Amino acid sequence: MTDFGKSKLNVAKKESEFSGLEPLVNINMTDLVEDKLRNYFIQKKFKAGDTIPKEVELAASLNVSRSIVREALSRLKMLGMIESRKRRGMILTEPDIWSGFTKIIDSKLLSEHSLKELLELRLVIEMGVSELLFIRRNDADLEALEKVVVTEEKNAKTPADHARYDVEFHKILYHMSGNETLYRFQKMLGYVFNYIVGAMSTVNEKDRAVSVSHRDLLNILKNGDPRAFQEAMHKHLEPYYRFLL
Amino acid sequence: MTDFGKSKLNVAKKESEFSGLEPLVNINMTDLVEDKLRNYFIQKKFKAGDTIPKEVELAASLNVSRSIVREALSRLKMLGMIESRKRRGMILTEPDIWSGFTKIIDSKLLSEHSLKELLELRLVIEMGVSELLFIRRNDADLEALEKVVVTEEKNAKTPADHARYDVEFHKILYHMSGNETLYRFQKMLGYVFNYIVGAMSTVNEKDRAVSVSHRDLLNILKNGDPRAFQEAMHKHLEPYYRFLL
DNA sequence: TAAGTTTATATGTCATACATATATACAAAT
DNA sequence: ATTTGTATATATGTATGACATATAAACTTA
Repeated sequence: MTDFGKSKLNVAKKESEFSGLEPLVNINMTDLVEDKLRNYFIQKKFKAGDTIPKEVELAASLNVSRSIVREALSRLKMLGMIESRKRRGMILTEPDIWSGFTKIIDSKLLSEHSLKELLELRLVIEMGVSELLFIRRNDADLEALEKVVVTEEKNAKTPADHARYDVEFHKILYHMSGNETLYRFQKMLGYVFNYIVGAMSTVNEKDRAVSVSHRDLLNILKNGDPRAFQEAMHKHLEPYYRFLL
Repeated sequence: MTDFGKSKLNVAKKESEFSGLEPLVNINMTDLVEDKLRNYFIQKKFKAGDTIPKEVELAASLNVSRSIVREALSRLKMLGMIESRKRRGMILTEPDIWSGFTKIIDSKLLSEHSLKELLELRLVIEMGVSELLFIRRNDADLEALEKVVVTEEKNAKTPADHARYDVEFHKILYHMSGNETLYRFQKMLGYVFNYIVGAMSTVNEKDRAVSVSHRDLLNILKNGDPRAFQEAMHKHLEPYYRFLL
């Protein structure tokens, strides 16, 4: 059975380690204060728009310097949980769900293993979105898809061309799902996708052949049902499944 | 067509706004430096384990005070992109993909709309994971599922009981997918799930009736195929779909 | 070779001062 | 009476200097 017990990775750890003897985490004030602040906001049932105490008050309450408080607040500002205006003070705001995620993906610090897991996640979503697509399909998006398919059939020649139209096609799919969170997720994973496509280009042509075209998918989307679409999508994505497994 | 163009929300904006006259973003040094640092690491092709210049050097290069650099670095430390040791300096580390995400979910600052989108995302994943499950199913996990099902059939009486076993069942499913990223994602969305369950408890009993049991799902997982599983899972999740749409 | 000691150094924390923007109040002008 | 200009108080933004603290590295001792 795969063990997912501890997920906190300690990169700087020594090679040889004694089981049950984890190194002490290097604790610092900023981490503590960040935690305390977040818990404080939750406990006080603050919601977006509420003002929070000013820096000097927080520092006094927590008995730390203003620098520490500012470092902790700065983190929450990055997550979009806080906005601050001079003289006015600070207010809580609805955070941007993917803010940190984007930066992490873009950092190019993720291991190959993590990237593969993200690609799997993308495949999972591509298969699972079918239900929403049939619930929310509409003429405007179907026409946009039609346009992409026609253009691709007419103009695409090189594999790179097809890759570009593929991105475009799937982008519209996510849009059709009517879920902005999903839509942005797909957009972000573009980098992961490109990485994999790059890795796959070493695989020979035959293994990359796609048995189900965008035209096929579109037809099912117009006249079929969720299960048929998933069956087709699975075949459409088969090269990626084969690459991963 | 749904417009997802701009997603940067400005909570504190005035009611009446003139089109084409967006308020100036309140720029500050910390944001700039955070950006510069991230781009610097990318441009230099640094990877996990590499050491980065020390604080005073960065401050000198960027021509800002050490405070600013420290605030920016503190943010990257929160994302897990950087670890620092006294005297040794700082090194880049592989960030924790979901670090920021967890804090945002826990903050309870998300709007109802965002929570609904996250629940949709969860439904999408629950449907899409089917493929991976049939690829990675194994005796250990199947037995664990069996155990949950048997225990539920024997002991569960109240709706709250069933909810608990439901969480347990789906948790094992995600584990069986063999994808840690997915597994943690499910775990995190527990809060969103609870929120929805709470909201649903106002719906009358009949609408919450489930036509496909965990026993049914398990049987298909043992003897069926991905498409059959999805069909069953869709029915299993029908109360949630009905709640959302 | 191993254990103890010293030293240099980079991060962690604190205190203080000043810059900057702006909400508020008030005065002047139309 | 409503707008426009001016002054002031205030909370955040930035800079600087000082010291605490842990620890890698060098050195000494046993």
